Amino acid sequence: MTKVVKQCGKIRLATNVCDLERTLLGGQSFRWRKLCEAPKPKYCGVALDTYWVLTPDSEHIDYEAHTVVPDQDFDVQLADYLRADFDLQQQQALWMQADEQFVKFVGKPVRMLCQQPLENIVCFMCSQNNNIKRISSMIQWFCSAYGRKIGHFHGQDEYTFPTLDALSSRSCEELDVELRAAKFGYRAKFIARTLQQIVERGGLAWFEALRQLPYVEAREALVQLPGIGYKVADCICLMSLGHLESVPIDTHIYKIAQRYYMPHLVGQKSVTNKIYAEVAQHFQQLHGKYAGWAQAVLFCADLPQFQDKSEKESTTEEKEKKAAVSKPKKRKK
DNA sequence: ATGTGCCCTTTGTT
DNA sequence: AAACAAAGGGCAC
Repeated sequence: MTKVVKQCGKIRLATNVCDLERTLLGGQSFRWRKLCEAPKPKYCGVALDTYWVLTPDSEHIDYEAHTVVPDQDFDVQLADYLRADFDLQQQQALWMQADEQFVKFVGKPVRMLCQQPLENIVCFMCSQNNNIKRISSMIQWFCSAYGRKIGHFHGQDEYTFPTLDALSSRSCEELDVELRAAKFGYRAKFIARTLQQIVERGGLAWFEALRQLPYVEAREALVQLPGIGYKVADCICLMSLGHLESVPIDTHIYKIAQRYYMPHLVGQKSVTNKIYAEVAQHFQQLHGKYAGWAQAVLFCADLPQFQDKSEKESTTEEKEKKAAVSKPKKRKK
């Protein structure tokens, strides 16, 4: 195995503009976990071929980086990954100015990660009819099967996300069979075929072309791939192609839209393409060119795992809804 | 052109 | 215990 380089450092990114809990564990990436809570919260995971341990300080994020790819500027990589240059406070002020509902959702500062397209595509193809926990375990399996081992840290082996070359060493059929055996279900064939088509379109160079294209055109190109509809295409545009105006409408955002923004949609239970377009356009007009980032703020505020128990009236409705469906826990057998 | 079952698998509820 | 719905959708009809 090649030598693993370890390096420590820090980047300037204050905790009041970056909440790692929501940013890393909120469903953008499926590669991070919380290492510990005390004495300081630490988060670890693999991104950009490097295993990171991140510890937020008041004005900085301290990092530990382990990688098999030498000669990297970790400061630049991490700052880029967290979009450290983006002025979130200024943007949130603008969003609140344009959207009187927005103040209800502004809580801990959520950042939009800048991810890698290939990983992003595979992860969100796995996301359909699925939940964060299982998506994470599927991706972990995927990386251990086809990725490169970085090392053993904090009780588990860590792997890079596989390269297109490594994945292409198998035929479309072989990959389909292996993914099915690994419980990817009907997503197996989608993933196998889409990976093949990405190679046919030029691989990483194709991603770069999509990045340069206008948002709408990049999106149309993505939905040509099997297993990628508008929702997943929007996630990819937003999270790894730099099209921050893209607003993915998932079931959570749709419920928020119904309740707080578009009451006329109450009763419309399925998100048809037409309704999808209507909701996306609404948020784009309301939140402007970084509408996708604003969507992430709404999304994280709505996630059950991040609901602040000691809230005010804004989430009363939410609490009532939860209370109505929650039951006393079952006793163990 | 727009709207409804079915799809793999896991988990939690009736 | 067995059936059923839902979990951050997409596709064929």
